[in-house]
Parts: sequence; C-alpha cells; structure tokens
Amino acid sequence: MGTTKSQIFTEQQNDLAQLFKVLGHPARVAILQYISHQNACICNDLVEEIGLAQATISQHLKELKGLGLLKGEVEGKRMCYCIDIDRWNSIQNQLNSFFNTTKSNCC
Amino acid sequence: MGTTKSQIFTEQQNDLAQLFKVLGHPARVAILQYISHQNACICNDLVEEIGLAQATISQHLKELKGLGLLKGEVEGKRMCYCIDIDRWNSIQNQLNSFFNTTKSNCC
DNA sequence: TTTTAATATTGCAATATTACGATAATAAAA
DNA sequence: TTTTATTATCGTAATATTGCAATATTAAAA
Repeated sequence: MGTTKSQIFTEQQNDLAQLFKVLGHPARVAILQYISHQNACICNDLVEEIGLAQATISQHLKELKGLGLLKGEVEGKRMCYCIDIDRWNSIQNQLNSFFNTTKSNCC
Repeated sequence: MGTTKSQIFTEQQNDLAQLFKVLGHPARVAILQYISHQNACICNDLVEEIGLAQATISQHLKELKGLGLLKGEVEGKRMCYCIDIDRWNSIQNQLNSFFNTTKSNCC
C-alpha cells in the first residue's frame, strides 16, 4: 500500500493527475511565478527569493523540468531556466479541456 | 522535515497549490469525470466503477468535498454527490488566471 | 593549475499520502 | 425491533514527498 494504483486508470487520467500533482506545491508555484516575472532565471536568485535550501530548490526545478514546463540553458557556470511557453499553453489547454468537458455534463 | 514550509509562501500560492494537489490524483480525476457523466452519483457505484476499496473512495470524496468541489446530499441511506458548479467555475478561473498572468511575463 | 562559484546529486530523517480491513453510524426494509 | 445496505471513520502498513547537509560536478576566474 501507499502506492497510487495507476494501472486501474486511463493514461489520460494519470497524465492529467500528474500535471496537477507537479503544480501542487507552493514552492513550484512560486518558482514559476518568479521566473515569469524575471524573463530569465538563475537558480541562486531562487534560493534567496524563495527561502528554501539550494538542494531543495534544485529538486523542485527538476520536477518542473520533468514536466517540460521549464527549459534550462547553460550560461557559463550558471543555469538560465525559462518557462517553455508552448508546453505551458498545451498544459493550460489540457486543464481547460478537463474542466469544460466535466462541467458540461454536470447535474 | 517532510513537511511543506507553507509559512514562507503567500496565501495565494498555498491556496493555488492546494487546488492543484487535490486534483493531482488519478482517482479524484476519475471520480469527477464519472460524476459529471452521471448527473448524480452514488458512492457504491464509484467503488465498482473505479476499482478501489470503499474506504479509499470515501477518503478521496472527503478531499474533494474539502475543496468544495463536491456537494453531498443525503438520499435515504444513500449519498448523492454532485459537482458544485459555482465552485468548479471559480477554480477554473483561478487556474486560468495563474496560467495567464504567468505566461504574459514569460521570456 | 588552483580556486571559486553555481548547480546537481546523494543519503537520510521527518512527515504525508495512499490503500484497505475492521468497525461504527445511519436509515430504510423486513 | 432486527436485519440489511450504504457510507464514514479508525487504525495501520507501505510507499512517496519534502527538506537539508554533505558532496560531486562543472566551468569560469585567478
């Protein structure tokens, strides 16, 4: 037990839940908001800005990268993380499609 | 450790993350989809439909209720769970507002 | 080459989540 | 009133997540 029984759900349901799950942490919400207001991002800024340890920030960035929401570019010894706007839009569409199809049949 | 450091984030960030988090489980996605296609819902149907134990389904329903997404009506010895459409729309708006404000400043 | 700075990875402790059996609670039916 | 059916709650086991210190990695700077 303790493990989500993914095999009993459709791929679409698992994917959608995964999207929500990655966005379901205030640090990751804050990271996305901060990056979007900088037009660029250096990880060390985030450590000061957010107030979590460097290792923790790096871990959260990894999850956002895993979803394809962030793309990282090496700039010397720094990393510049940016939001992948195509992926961003595609995810927004997926979520809206879920909301719209669900509500249209609602009692 | 193991606990999210909510106190370092804004209320808005915590609330938004909480919304995403509750939606971030395939069983809860499946429950919402199933309810919306029934126009009404009896918990026992869900147990058969989803394939998780009754106690587990009841727990997931509780989380969705906690978010205000579901409203339950007692019908004799049954519960009829419905999606609260106002709350549903309000959550969809919150999410879209997050997506739109974030992307508008993106690099 | 050595040092320095930035980021990633590893290992671990603490807490949270998921799932389910057992049981309680509730209300209709017999 | 007793039984039956439905849903909620409790207790617990298994796994996942969060967070951080320590360390590794990488590349520029000295």
